[in-house]
Amino acid sequence: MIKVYNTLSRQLEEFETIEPGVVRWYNCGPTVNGLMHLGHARSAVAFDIIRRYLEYRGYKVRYIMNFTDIEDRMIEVATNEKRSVLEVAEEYLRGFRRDMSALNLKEATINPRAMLHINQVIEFIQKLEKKNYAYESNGDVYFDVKKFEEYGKLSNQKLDNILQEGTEDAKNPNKRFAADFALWKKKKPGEPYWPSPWGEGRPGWHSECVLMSSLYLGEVIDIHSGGQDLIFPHHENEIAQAEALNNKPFVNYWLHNGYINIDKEKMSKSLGNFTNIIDLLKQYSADAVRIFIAQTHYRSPIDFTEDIIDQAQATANRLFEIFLLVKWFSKKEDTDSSLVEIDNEMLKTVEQSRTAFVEAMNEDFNTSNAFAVIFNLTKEANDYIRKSDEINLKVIHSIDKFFDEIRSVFGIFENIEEDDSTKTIGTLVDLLIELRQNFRSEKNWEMSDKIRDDLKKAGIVLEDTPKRILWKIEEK
RNA sequence: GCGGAGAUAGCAAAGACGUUAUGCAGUGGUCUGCAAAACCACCAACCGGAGUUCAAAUCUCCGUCUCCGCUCCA
Repeated sequence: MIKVYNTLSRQLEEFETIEPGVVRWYNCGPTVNGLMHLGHARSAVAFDIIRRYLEYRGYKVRYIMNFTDIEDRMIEVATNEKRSVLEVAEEYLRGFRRDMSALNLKEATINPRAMLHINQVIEFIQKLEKKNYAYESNGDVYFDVKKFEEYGKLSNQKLDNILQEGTEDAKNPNKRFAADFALWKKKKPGEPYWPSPWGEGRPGWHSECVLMSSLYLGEVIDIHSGGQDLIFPHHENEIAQAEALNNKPFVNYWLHNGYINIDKEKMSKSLGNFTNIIDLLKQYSADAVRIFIAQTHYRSPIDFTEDIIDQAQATANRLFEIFLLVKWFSKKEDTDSSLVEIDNEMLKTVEQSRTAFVEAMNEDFNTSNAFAVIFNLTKEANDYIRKSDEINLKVIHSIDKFFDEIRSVFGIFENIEEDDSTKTIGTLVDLLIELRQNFRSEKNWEMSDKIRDDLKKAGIVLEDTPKRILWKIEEK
């Protein structure tokens, strides 16, 4: 049984979907007003892993992630760069798609865009208006939070405490009450606009998320996720809109990921301390970035330092080596030997590891513990390959299968299957190893060392283990 | 002010009354012609104070500190 932490109840709950075996999931995607940064990546990777795990456990996941392509900051960017909002949106949307793919994030089932749903947003607001939850005021339309008694339940705020005077928006004279939020905004000069019953304007507080969620997944969904900073007001406002209209719970499980901090400070555009993914990937592999993110539980904050990402890269390399080694042996021809004790023990270890892995992930997706399981298994596997008298293909296939599962859940090293060039190299290296072994048996250290040194110069590292010689292509 | 999360070894990070977390680093060892790797062992920890309990990193209370949200940041 999978347990998830629900922001709404602030506790762990058993995960049960509306329709057995199917997960309806809406993830609040980015506003495309800039390049994808590490913060986006953390959220995206964290939920990507959760999604992959649910799929691993047999769920069919319908995963909707929107792109918000009309919003204040986008207008600002467009104005500054003397371009249209659409042009800005197109550029950064392409950037996001490129970076998401570089990070090996699984494609969403659908990526709806706000701008393509304006008419439905208008209809949606009209329905709220008809039910008396929204009011028009001087060309703007606001949600009347006092009408929605449960307002504040997600962020655990009392209405009295929300929006104290002082902020810009609280003073907005068009509002009846300071905490009311805009559903539709009257256009300002130079802004993009759409015609509406309330005059020309544009959508306000993410009605499109509610609308698109209902449109593509139904009125009640299993999971709605996003960064912790979206809890209030973004998701609070979504609940208000959806539940006011439909009179039933909008979302069964609210999942929120923790931030990435840089030097103990939140990474954000306003502080200017963000790292773009495209830049980070010039120095570190996508696998390292994913491991860096997965080594911390998704709800905990991560303090980003060069040291930590370096460590993640080292971990990635280490894991890759054992994964590759096992994959390499799994391609060998079966010698059909019988299982001896060390083989049976190894098989047992793999089974135990899988159980422990599932247990860890079932507990609110405890990826840290899952990694502990993986590290323990890699030790055993390393030992097995180096120390067993004969490597049994049954055992290797068992390890390889579990490693495949791990790779697919974490989305790392998925293209580990060797291409033909590696196979050719392998044949050559095996030949050289044999040659070197001859020199070694003659105690011709000069020649045997020369072969090893020359291979190293060519990027191939030999490793003499008690039972056999292993080789690998050195990471650049 | 209101609300949330947290403080665990040199660093990172799980755990939540009793039993080795784990990774990196450090120390010693096994293997080896040498090298590298791998493995084994060791090392070292629960912010401070009080309480509850046979037993407290874990529960309660009181401090101290950190981070975050509070109207368009993932």
